Amino acid sequence: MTVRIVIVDDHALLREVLRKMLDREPDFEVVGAAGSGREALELVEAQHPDLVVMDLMLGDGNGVDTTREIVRRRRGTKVIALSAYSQRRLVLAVLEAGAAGFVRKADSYSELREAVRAVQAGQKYLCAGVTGSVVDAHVGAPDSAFAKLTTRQRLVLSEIARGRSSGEIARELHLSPHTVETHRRNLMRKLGLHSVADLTRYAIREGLTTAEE
Amino acid sequence: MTVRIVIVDDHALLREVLRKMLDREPDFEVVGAAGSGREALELVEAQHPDLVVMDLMLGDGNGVDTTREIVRRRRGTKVIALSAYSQRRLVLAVLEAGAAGFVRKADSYSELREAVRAVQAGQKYLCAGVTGSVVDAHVGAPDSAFAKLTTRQRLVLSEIARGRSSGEIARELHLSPHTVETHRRNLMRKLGLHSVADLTRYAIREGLTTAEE
DNA sequence: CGGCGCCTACCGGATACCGGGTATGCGGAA
DNA sequence: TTCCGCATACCCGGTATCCGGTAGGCGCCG
Repeated sequence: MTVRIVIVDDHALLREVLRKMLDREPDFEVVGAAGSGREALELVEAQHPDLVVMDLMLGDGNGVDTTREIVRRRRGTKVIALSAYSQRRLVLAVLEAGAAGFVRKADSYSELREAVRAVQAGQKYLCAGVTGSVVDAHVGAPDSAFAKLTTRQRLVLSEIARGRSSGEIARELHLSPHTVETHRRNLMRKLGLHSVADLTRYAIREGLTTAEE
Repeated sequence: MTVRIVIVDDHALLREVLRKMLDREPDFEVVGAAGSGREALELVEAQHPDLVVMDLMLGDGNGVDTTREIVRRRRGTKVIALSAYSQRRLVLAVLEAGAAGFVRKADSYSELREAVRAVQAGQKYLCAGVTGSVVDAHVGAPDSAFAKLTTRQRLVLSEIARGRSSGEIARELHLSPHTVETHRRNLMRKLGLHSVADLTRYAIREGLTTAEE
């Protein structure tokens, strides 16, 4: 029985060459390829693949949310994350979103192939480079500081990182500057950060804002 | 006559699948693949390829310097940059380093194939998405603000973006805090920026620092 | 019902930042 | 020799930040 596969990656080059390689396996059949999360969802609805190979850095958003949505809509479709990045947060996020496997773009083609087969057989699959992150999470490593911030704190943080002063943020949110200062103080205390530069870099790391203009 | 090709990319997956695809072209022969700039240099010395397909974001440094070195050592070896990123600065940098072509990972496999053939025929090749950047540079678009900063200004900027105060920077550099403040003021004026958050994001964009801890 | 966390708002003091200016010495180029 | 840019250093005033604290209202959970 062949495995019906969908490939999702924003790089056309990789989609093409990967599709051709996977199609050559006797037990694989690539039924489609998508370059964005939205396209991926449409393709999965149309083709009902057994498995999706999902890049996580998609142009229209991260593949984590797309993974969650695919898994929610179709219990029979499994997702393997395929990513150039393997930070702990990202790995955990996509696994928690329901992915059944994680392979890095730094890994070999044969590892991806093995992952496809393992996941199709009902196993979970992690490449060697990310297993540690998952174990750490399981044994109780501290939660992401990000999850610790309240809604207002995250909002204030993202505004600070964009270059706004407490006074400007207060005006935008129709609050007192004192209130913004308290949120600021509290979030800095939680995160152990001490300057606007620290906050800005943290917000960029956590995806609350970007370095772009 | 076949074109002898070396592939340089830090992602093993892409190296493998791309190698197999290029090898199937009747006029191409992939004589090696490398995952780092250092490996690439060694491979080029050993194999004397006609052409190198060079990723720009390599683990041991950017491919721009490797490109420059390859072109310097072997006039007969041409380089095509293959990158996930196509910011104007990067494109110009690698062309100025001596690359004869630029293709994005977002482009199709056929475009890469066409680029290989064109460059081998002695032409320069730019994918459609980056031609504009090159033209802009040629007709005198404003220099990068980055190039406008003096050595001291860049250093002060990177320290600010890492979270240090003017006082701390002064101590590190054995300068007066007044001096640091003047550098700061001058560079902010040049760049049209008005806050530490602005400076931090700018420094990250320009590669003076990263968002990592 | 009580406790807790979040959101809101306030106070004070010290430090840092922002933006304006000035000045001198040095080295390189015209 | 002169001019210019860079690096260095200083001054001033106003605003923002950082860090400490306090307090009340609201909603949720046990």
